Amino acid sequence: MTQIDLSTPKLGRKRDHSRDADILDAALEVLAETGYDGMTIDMVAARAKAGKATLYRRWPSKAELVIDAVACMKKGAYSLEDLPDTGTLRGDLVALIKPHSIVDAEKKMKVMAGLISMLSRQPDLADAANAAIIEPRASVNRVLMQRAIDRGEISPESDIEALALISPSMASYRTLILKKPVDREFLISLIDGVIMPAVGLRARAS
Amino acid sequence: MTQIDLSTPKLGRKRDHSRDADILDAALEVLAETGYDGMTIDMVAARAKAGKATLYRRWPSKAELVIDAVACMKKGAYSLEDLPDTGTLRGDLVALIKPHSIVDAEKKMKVMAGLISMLSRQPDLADAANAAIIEPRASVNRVLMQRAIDRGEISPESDIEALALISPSMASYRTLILKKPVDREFLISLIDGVIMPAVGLRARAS
DNA sequence: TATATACGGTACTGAGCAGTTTCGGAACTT
DNA sequence: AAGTTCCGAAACTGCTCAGTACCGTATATA
Repeated sequence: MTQIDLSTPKLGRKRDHSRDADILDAALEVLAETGYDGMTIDMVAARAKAGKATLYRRWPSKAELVIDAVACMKKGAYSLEDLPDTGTLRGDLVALIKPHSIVDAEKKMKVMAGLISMLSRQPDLADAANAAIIEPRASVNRVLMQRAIDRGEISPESDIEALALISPSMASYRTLILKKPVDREFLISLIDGVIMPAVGLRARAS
Repeated sequence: MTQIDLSTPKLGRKRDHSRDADILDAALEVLAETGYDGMTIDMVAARAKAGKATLYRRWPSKAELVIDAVACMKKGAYSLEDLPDTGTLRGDLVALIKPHSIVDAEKKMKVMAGLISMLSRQPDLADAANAAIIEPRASVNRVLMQRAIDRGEISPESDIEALALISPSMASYRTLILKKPVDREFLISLIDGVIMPAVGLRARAS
């Protein structure tokens, strides 16, 4: 998005943009492991098996590289089309809990942890992080709950906006601050102990 | 807690420990404004109108100073004795929302934001931060909900443990990631849109 | 083939900062 | 008063790191 591209590269060797993804992935890894301030350009270059100069040929600064890396995380999120549709809200919510999605969410949360300190200094990064990490999950919850309203399973008065944010925010709190794992058990207890009661359903309603 | 104090200071000028609080407060301010990595000892010393050497005479390192500063935040928290007792759960929860407590919580959250990146490197800091910032509020919620169960207002099956964490975690999510204010309106909507429905009460109850 | 550009690698520059030292003065003990 | 320790201020040391410059090599155009 914020790549360097100042005019007329006609002659000579062309930039190998297929490496961009490797570099951005390496940046995300280092970001998750050390945080923004602990992350160095040399670490990222080494991880991507690239030269430091190569990174600076493509991004003007460390900050821009990180912003691009975070924005790129957005890909691979849930597509709103192929969501589970089990017929019940609880069934849908539980169906979202898959080993793959747990690991993916954990990775994203570690990236988020590394970004927090930057968010107040770079407001656009806050937007990018929210759009890439939190919003996709909240959005899925909103859709599933709206479906439940449409089919008459839960009250249309339910505060979808607030309820959709519960699992992302509880998960981020648990990862960022408590440093405890967000596992299947925790997510189920959230569904049965908070979400289901809040929409007026009992847990056993499959 | 981790202060320097190696033996036998008998003669000469005595260390003025009344300044400790000023220095720790200054550290918290800088921490909230710039985050751990952006914070420098010189900033803290200047803010506290103290010499840098004075800080190093009292704490062995920047990390120890911060740990002490965070631990000191714990004071000033709610005492579990003088909690509101309005007779209804909603009344109690709403009574907790006072201008003072909002400002106080906001300040603490900004400190937390500055600490996040450190928490994985310093596990004891994670405990201190949780004990000083999150736990006091969660603890209050637990007590109020337990009272509601005891007086038969809500079901004893309510998942107090999870519900007590909702407002702290939603507030931290909102501050740390969304960068939106945690104001009275938001807290009320949390009570009426999530907590009350989840314990089986309607919002208008008191 | 000649020219131009990207590549990985390494060395360099300049700034910022944790932590130390030094100093003149102030405060306490005897 | 003499001796001791603390104080704030400022200079200093050593290291890390963002960003730049340069190298020999690889790959593209003409």
